[in-house]
Amino acid sequence: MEIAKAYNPQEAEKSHYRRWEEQGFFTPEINKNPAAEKYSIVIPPPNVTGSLHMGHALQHTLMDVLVRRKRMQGFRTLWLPGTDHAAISVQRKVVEQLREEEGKSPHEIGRAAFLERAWAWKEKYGSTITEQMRREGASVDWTRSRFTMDESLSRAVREVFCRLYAEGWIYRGRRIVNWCPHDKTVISDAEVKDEKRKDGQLVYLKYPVKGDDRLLTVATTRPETMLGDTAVAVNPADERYRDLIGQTVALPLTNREIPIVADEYVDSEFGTGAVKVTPAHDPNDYEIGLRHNLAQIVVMNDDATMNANAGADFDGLDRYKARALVIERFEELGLLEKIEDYEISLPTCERCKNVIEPLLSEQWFCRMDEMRDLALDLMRAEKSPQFYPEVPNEKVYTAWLENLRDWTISRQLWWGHQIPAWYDRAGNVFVAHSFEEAARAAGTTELKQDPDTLDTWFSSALWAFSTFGWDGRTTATDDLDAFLPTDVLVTGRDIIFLWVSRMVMTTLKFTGKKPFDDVVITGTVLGKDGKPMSKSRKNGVDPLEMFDKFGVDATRIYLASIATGADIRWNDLLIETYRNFANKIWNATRFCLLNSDGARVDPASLVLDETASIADKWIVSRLNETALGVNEALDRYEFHTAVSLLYHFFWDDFCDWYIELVKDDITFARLSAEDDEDGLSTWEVLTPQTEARTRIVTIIEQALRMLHPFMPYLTEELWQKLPGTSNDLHNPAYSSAEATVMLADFPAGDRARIDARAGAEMQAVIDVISKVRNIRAEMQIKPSDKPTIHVAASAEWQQVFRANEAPILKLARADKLVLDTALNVPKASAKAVTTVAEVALPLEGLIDFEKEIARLENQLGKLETEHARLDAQLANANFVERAPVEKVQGIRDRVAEIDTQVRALRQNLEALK
RNA sequence: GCCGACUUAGCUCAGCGGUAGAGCAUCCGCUUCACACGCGGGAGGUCACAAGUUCAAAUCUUGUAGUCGGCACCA
Repeated sequence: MEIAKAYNPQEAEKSHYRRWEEQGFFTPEINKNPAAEKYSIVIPPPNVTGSLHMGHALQHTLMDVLVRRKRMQGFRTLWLPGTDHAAISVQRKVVEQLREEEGKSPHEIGRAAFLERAWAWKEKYGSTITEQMRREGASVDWTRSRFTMDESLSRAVREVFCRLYAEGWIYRGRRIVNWCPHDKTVISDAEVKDEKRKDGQLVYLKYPVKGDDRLLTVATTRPETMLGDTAVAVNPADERYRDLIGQTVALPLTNREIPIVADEYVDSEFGTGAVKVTPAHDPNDYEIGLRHNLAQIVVMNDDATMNANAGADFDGLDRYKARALVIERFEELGLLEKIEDYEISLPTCERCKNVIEPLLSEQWFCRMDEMRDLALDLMRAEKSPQFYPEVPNEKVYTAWLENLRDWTISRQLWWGHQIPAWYDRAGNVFVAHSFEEAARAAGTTELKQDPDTLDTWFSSALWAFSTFGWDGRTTATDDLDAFLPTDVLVTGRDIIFLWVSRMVMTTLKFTGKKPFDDVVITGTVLGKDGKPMSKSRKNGVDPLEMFDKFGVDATRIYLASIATGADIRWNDLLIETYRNFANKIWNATRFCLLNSDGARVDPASLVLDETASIADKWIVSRLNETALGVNEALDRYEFHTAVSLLYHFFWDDFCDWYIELVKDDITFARLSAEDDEDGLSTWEVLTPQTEARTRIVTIIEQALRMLHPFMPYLTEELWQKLPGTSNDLHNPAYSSAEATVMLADFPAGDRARIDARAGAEMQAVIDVISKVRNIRAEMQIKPSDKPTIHVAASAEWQQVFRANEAPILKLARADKLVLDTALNVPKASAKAVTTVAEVALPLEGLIDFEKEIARLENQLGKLETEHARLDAQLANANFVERAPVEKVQGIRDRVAEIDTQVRALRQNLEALK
């Protein structure tokens, strides 16, 4: 068989995905077992304008590992993909394109034409990320792919809106909202991020009290808003201002006279104790305004320039220019008291980073009190969803729910779900599923639909059930029945609020079911500088580049090796580890293929009897241990533990020891086959060798299955090359499918096949070999020199060593193994001790006595340090009395071991001196 | 201001009550017929600091310092 010397990821990544997809392996329908349990995940729908970033790569890897294993275990498995319509992002792209290509604004071409272009944009560019997911190897069911603006999902949105409105959970109101002047839309609290800024200023302005020569000083960080002031508030208990309450001030730069009101909200300790009140531009002032019946004067336009209400001098000025001008004018008037440096946290738009302007405007809101209780009650009653890691995510989730305020759901955008509300001439509102329905309710067709659309998250909140066909009219589908609740949601910390919590609430509300049982919150992949990856920092690492450089599989298993929920700094060196691992797997398999002479995979070869070699018993034991461990780890979402178990099983146990131990059994077979031409009996020689070959190929096959969820391409490529791999190895649920490792039965591991005795014996053999290697290296014995190994041990252990004579000689590069109950070697020997044996290498003429003494003293030192520590423990009466008996006994046993070894080492040292 | 996480070998990170681990880097030796993306052998850590609980603490508690988050406030 021809097989390349090194693994070439590109080669393996070429063809398998298409075949998997075309064969329908990703769909739940591939499972023919009517009794199969289901396993389902819905993907956090990526932004349709997006392209794959490291966070996606991480989350997708984990989801794929989960579904691939479950699929192999015979579950009816569905991982549902899709994208969200990303209202603001798409709108921005289309606006830009329109300006560049046609030099027009959206309003010039009108809503319908704009939407046409938006759909065209989506068709053309919207599949970037889904194509990239194919590259990742994500085993999602593309036949069920959904988009939040699909007809059915849009019906679901309208239905939910209408129902919530009917129940009074959605209302329309004039409130202070977060206005993004760049995107010219309102955004929700959850989309605002506070940015701490040290360069802020606190400006002290003096307002003249009417009919008095007193000046009332107020402090503000946004002086331009004074143009919209309608009062000054002081605390009623504040002695300084008590007499001013009820009087008025002449608001500078305007012709207005505004009242001085008393309000408990004002903190006398802060600033001057007098607060300018701008009800249309500040949430707290808005509240004060309501309490005192104050006018609400909006002085800004939707792009954060001042409007006519701000006065002729300011009309049209940008907010920051207006700010400077206000300060200048106050200075001219002698009414500027001072400006202090002030650290401020500015609300910014999470998406575009512009400073949010709190603005009074008419919007649609979703009441969150009862919604929130649905989620909180579920958590209290069932501790659901179960977060992984639980700390700190569960706490963050519940704390947020407890402090939740109403959700602003309308957006001043065209791309998205237009709000199903119509107004008649009188301004009466009719919320309905359709224009016709609204017209019936209104008794007229002269209706205008609300121009706003809904927050993208409003539709994402329905994702867990709208994707399965729920649209309000249809509330029971096969998929809903089969796949909801989903088993687990894998996502990032940043959308626990925006998405996870809202999905819990809406799914409970509309289906009565939970959206998912478990929530795995991944950490953040940080740049090399330890900061979150971002375009502005230019510290991003493109997963596609990593795929090119190291291969998809290496990238995937590296991402899976990160502890669940932990942040990690990106480091190419680490991914290299797994690229090397991929190459190791490739080469180990290559070795077996080159030497196995067509031996076929046969699971029966791993069923051993008493006469089997220690190496075979041991590796089968380790295989079962590993499979059990991997399954347990993945059941707990400890992907990194599973990776570590597989890595060490494959590299350390299988490659470094097992292959080396059985190498001669396998390769010798070829030599003897040549010898056979001399007329020697072939049958007797070949039988055991064939078994060894079958066994090693079968172990690799088992390992490939376990590795497949992490490294789908490499494992499929190799699995296809292994002789004897067929759909016989599939989980019974897939008995009729084409052969693929994807549908092979995932090794479960069998506790009964863990052989502790084989483990101990193997360890003893490994210890002897290691000690000899150590002596060789330290004494700088040439690889070509083959000394005699003397081993002193009990009769029982001697048997073990005798049984493993060939591997010991081979791996320790020695000629002869002498076993005895005591060492009987010349003075010029190098010695070492293991837990069950003494090892010596006669080194006539080679030994450097000084070096040997130093080496022995080094070993002795280590043992004595340990001895001293254990002695101290045993000398502690409390320890002996109170620690578990087996602990104490363990330490006593260890001390006895050390004693033996120390004695031997001392004798050796004596002999040398 | 409130809540939380993190601080372990040069680097990046596991471990989270009973003998300190991995990968990379480093040092020594290997063109050993699967793999130099390799093989063999070393060196390297008072587990941030302090106090406490415990027979026993990197691991639990409290405090301190530093780093980073989340929430609230922000005139």
